Amino acid sequence: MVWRQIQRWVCEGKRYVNFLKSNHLSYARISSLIHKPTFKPTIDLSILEFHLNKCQHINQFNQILSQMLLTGFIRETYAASRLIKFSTHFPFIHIDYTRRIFNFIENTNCFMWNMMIRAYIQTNSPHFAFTLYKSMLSNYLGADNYTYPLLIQACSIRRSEWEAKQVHNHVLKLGFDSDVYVRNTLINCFSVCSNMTDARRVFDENSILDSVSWNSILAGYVQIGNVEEAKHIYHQMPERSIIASNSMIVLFGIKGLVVEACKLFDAMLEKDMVTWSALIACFQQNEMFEEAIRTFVGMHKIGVMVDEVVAEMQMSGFKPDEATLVSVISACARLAALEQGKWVHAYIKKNGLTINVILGTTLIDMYMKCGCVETALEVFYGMIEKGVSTWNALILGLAMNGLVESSLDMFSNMKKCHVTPNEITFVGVLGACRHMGLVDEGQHHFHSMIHDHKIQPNVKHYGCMVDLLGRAGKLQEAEELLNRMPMTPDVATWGALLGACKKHGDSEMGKRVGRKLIELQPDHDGFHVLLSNIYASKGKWDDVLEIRGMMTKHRVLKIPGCSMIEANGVIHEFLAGDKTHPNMDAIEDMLVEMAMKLKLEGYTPDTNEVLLDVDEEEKESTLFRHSEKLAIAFGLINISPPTPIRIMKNLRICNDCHTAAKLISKAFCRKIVVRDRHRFHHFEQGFCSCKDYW
DNA sequence: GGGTATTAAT
Repeated sequence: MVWRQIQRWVCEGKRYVNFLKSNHLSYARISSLIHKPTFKPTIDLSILEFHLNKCQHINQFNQILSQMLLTGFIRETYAASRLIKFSTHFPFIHIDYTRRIFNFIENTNCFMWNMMIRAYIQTNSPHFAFTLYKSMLSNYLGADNYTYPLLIQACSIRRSEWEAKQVHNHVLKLGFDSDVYVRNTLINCFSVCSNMTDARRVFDENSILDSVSWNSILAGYVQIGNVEEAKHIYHQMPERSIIASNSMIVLFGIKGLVVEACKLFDAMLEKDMVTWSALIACFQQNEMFEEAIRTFVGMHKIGVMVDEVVAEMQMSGFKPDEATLVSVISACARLAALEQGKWVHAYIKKNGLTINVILGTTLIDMYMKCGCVETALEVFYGMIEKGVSTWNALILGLAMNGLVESSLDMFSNMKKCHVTPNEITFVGVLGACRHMGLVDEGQHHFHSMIHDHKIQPNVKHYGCMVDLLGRAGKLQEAEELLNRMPMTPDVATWGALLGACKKHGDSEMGKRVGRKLIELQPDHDGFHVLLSNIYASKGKWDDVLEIRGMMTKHRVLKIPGCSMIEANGVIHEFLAGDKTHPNMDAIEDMLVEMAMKLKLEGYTPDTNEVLLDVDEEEKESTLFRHSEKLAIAFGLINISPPTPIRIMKNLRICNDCHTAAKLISKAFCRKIVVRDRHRFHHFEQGFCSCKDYW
């Protein structure tokens, strides 16, 4: 009987569907319907619920709705509650439509209001939660203990500490502070707003706490980076979840407490994906790239067998996901470990992982930093979704590799694709101009950045401009700009000017700038060396000695030049003057051969660069033991053509090595790629991609 | 009938 009745309703409802749609539930029409004489329905609520649950389409919902309006069944508070509940749960019903239905309901109760508040929060309109709350109160309906967690959640989303405090006052006045949900959402909300004083106040009131309370307060301390309190909470927690431990690893990582992160990692009995990823990220962020890669390698038992990590990981058997790989690839990029990076790329393909925006961007960055422009471009064109960072990696990468024109072209393409450039984009664009000495173009972009894109230049942008002007020989303008910048110039900017003085032989300005720099950062090795080189190039050995004396006094150690080269998946390191490599004999022979061929190509050593006050012959031999020359010799022996010899150097390549590398590329018919501190040099057939402007 | 928190990456 009942079944038939509701089925009949549903059928008849069809007639009203169009009516409802075309009239947008006009109030007059609907109230006339509602005020029709009604028959008292004796429908079981569970049957209504059953039919609501079956709704797949707005029309079906409307059939039920119209019957409820028609018969007055909507006046039953419980029936109306069900209707609102379902209406807010159906993805195909717009919140405004639900709101209109809600407005017709005369006998609302707390439950319905709460459902509406929840619906607004879930549709990204948390501010309506407060509007509703206010009208709720003005309708003489008291809020209940279910209302407050919702309101507080709305505060969290809006990061509105001020609103949270007001809600908190209401909570205290009405005595809802004993409800654990209310307390937890309050703790979380204050934590999210970084207001740990109030979060802690709620937490410390002697009342029942559960794991949510503990996790929320911990998350708060992790977020503001308070290691002490976080540790304290973590140790006192009645039950430590994996998530809590993972958060601690992350916190240690950010704070550079690698040892503590490792300790905690080792102590964890249960680990998950995030645990491993967080540890790898921790190594990566703290410049421990070898460890990052090693951890990853151990993680799924591949490649070279490495130490104790493997044993443990073999038991764990986690498969790395996209987030893990991002950290690993970043580490490869920093090490210029191309082979390892390629391996990871192949791993991604083999395991069918998606190259998402972040992963793709990281891959581009890695290939660019390894000097593999083509592969980087392949990745770029293969990506479906590209973000600003993706374009930035491309623009910066191309510029770094000396492809300045392509870099600037990509900048135009980016704008054509309606991607809004950001600060970093302009670091890339200005950097590109700097690499080729495009003064006018650089100034144009600098201007456009401020006026067209409304981006205030930061210290890096100014640094670029000072460098651009300085290198181009416009020393006066560079110094003026440096004095004019609205912020205090950083050491790098002064350094750029000093470099320019050195390059253009302005020893007067050089001395001024150099002394200023040493004053600013007495323990920096590069500036002492540069200034001392300026004096040395003028033959002023007394001044050189003075600088050396200052270095001793300030305990400045000259960071030795170091070059790395990867052969057969192993990274070899050479220091200047190094004689410790196991293949030293072969390398010595190759050095002799190199010297011979170079002489034939007309090479004369550029001894200006040598800091020491020694005779020419000794200078020459010092020059010939620069780390990049050792690495090149090693590469010539161990890497067979046509594979390029790829070298990474910690400092900038010196003039002499640059000339030598060009000639070697010709004499030995080899491609040589050197990544120095700033950029790439692709040597081929006697020329360098930087066109000798660097 | 309905309400809370939580971890990894460019």
